[in-house]
Amino acid sequence: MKIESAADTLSALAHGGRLAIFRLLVKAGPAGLAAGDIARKLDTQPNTMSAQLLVLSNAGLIRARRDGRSIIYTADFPRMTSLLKFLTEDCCNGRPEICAPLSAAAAQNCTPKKGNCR
Amino acid sequence: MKIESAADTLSALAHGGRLAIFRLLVKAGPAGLAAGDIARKLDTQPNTMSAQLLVLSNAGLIRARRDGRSIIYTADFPRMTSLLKFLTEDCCNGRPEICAPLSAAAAQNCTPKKGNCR
DNA sequence: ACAACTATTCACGTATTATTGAAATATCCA
DNA sequence: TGGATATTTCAATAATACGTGAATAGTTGT
Repeated sequence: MKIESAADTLSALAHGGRLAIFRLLVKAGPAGLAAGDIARKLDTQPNTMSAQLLVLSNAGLIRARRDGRSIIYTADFPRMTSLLKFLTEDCCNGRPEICAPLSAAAAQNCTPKKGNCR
Repeated sequence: MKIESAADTLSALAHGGRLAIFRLLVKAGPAGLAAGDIARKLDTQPNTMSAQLLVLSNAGLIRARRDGRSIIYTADFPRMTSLLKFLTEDCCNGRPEICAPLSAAAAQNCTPKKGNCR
């Protein structure tokens, strides 16, 4: 990932409301959530929500698909992975202090050993 | 880390120039770099640089100390670690697909096994 | 004290972003 | 077709962010 692309992606997440949306969609997984559901859960007006979803969508962090009258949004996992890789590689290239503890935490959270990853 | 704090920190990094500054400081390590050196390396005017450094500083991502007439900036590693932890824990709580590959990459980059981390 | 150097602060114009009411589009069902 | 539902688009406003010239503050050496 290029630095300007990373900055754009970070911009999309640099907003409390949008970060909350993204978090919700990550938890929802591939099934995703309808725009209206997200708006209700986060207590946001439909048009405001639509604008926020557009920003995340333009950044490539989420994807949209129509299902009947609803539009279902899902988190784009590879995009998030590549952002995190950019940030961690950035760090590790210079100093390991930043991502060494992260690596440990990630390993603990993400390895399928203990079954804490669905 | 709280979500609003994470959004603020992401805001500071959501800017090509500031992301470049932070990257430079990470690579510089604890020795840090003087404001003027950063400005020259990134071809930015001193007052613009000062404003960008202030944003990063307010976000807690960098620290300043005076050394003679220069002001030396250093990356705040723990702050970056906690941001990355927020992002990855966020992801892992729901789905491991995002940070599983990250975890592997981080482990490869950061473990002192191969000596590729100074 | 003075001049040179380093960096910040201030004030200002411009540009971008965020939110909202109102209107428009798309879908479903009767 | 017509009405209800779900979401987006448009237009306008308010708020925030960005970069810059000019002025200011701290430090060093003479």
